[in-house]
Amino acid sequence: MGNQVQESKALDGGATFADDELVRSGRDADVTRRALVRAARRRFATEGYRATTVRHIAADAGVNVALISRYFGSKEGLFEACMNRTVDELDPQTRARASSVDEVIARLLTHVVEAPNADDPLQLLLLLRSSGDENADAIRRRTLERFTEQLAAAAGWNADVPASQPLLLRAQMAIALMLGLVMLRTATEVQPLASASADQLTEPLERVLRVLLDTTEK
Amino acid sequence: MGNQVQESKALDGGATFADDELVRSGRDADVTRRALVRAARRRFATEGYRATTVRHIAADAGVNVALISRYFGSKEGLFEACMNRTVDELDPQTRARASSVDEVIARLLTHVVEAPNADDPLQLLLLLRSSGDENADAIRRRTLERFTEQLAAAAGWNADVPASQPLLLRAQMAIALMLGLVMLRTATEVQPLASASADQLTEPLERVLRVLLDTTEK
DNA sequence: GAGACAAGTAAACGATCGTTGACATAGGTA
DNA sequence: TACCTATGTCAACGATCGTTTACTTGTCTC
Repeated sequence: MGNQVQESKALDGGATFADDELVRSGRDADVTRRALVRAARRRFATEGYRATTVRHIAADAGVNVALISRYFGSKEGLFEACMNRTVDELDPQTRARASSVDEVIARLLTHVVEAPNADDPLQLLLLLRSSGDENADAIRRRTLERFTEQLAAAAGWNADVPASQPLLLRAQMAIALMLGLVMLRTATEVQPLASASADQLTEPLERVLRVLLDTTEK
Repeated sequence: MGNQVQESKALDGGATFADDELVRSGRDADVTRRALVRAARRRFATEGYRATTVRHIAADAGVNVALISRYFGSKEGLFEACMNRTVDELDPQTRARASSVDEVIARLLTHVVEAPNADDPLQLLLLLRSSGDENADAIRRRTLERFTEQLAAAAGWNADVPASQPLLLRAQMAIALMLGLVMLRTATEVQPLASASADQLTEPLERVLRVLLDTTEK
């Protein structure tokens, strides 16, 4: 057989992310742009960069495919916009100087395990899923490194050296732990981790993260 | 612009996995099959299922594309063969009983950071990447849960309760850390983690893993 | 209300994907 | 030697991808 499935049929295949809120009532380019980024982030996070098609994204957002090229230049540009928005939302929380390592850790845990917003963990997945696309991966890599520096800076608030390489490494280990955790919980859905409550996770995670990030601890 | 890049040119784009060893001298279907699985595993692990093309795999293995359909039915069939082989190779090592937590940790570190065989970490990536295929993901999930139980049993060798759920959770956190680490090091290639030496990683990782797995420690 | 410009759509293009059927060739068998 | 089957190659097919061009439609200003 060939690649089958008519192009028209392909769009209703799989769960169609109906973009409930953020209805585009009138003609507003900004609203449309946000709707596209919103739809794209969910697709990219859950299905990966290469597997998501611009036609799916446009259908989720309820607009024509051509608008992606018009507003973001290309699929790659839309992906970069998604990453930038994720960083922007992650930034104020990591940038805000913490008064203690405990506060940094608490902030991380809030994002990953408590997850007040259901889309929060998906944003992290966006940082982990490699695409196979060379430029998209470069964007991802650069974003992760920026995130690392901010986390290390926040953790080393009381360290004498501002950003030693061992600290950067430990910060990235913390990130690796959190990313792997989200991956196993939401994508692979391995048990009992996937259905574990936040209470069960916070205590051991706190201890581990303190070992990695606390520069004062022996 | 369009999708650019001539089809003939595309094949030498990116790092071409020259399949050094396992040269197919004569005409041997078994040897060819193994060469294909070998090349496919590296591509699938580093670039993901969707981003890997059968033409790349065939080029890596040094054979014609048509043989993939002939020997494995389809790209999906080849992926399933890769998974089966990975499970077969991972099983005996996790099944072997460890005598102490330190030994378990040492074993984990050997697999992930020291990596005597360059393909070892890539096998782990195969367990993490979702394919979109329902059956493949089920196999993946079941394998991870089995791996968790064996790791928890090995870690709790001196604990009074054999396999408490908190221990299972901590074991899966350890797995999450290792998988995230391999992901960031080999797929995303984020710095400085990707180019860090084994020496730089073992010390902090040992401490973290002991916190997670050592049931005697306070 | 008429025009103008932005916002959105429809249809198509070229490229690449996975797959296939017809053909070539090596190596063992009669 | 002549043949025959397993093994491998080649060229093409249909589908789908991201992108672009030409067009339509809404909305605001004068």
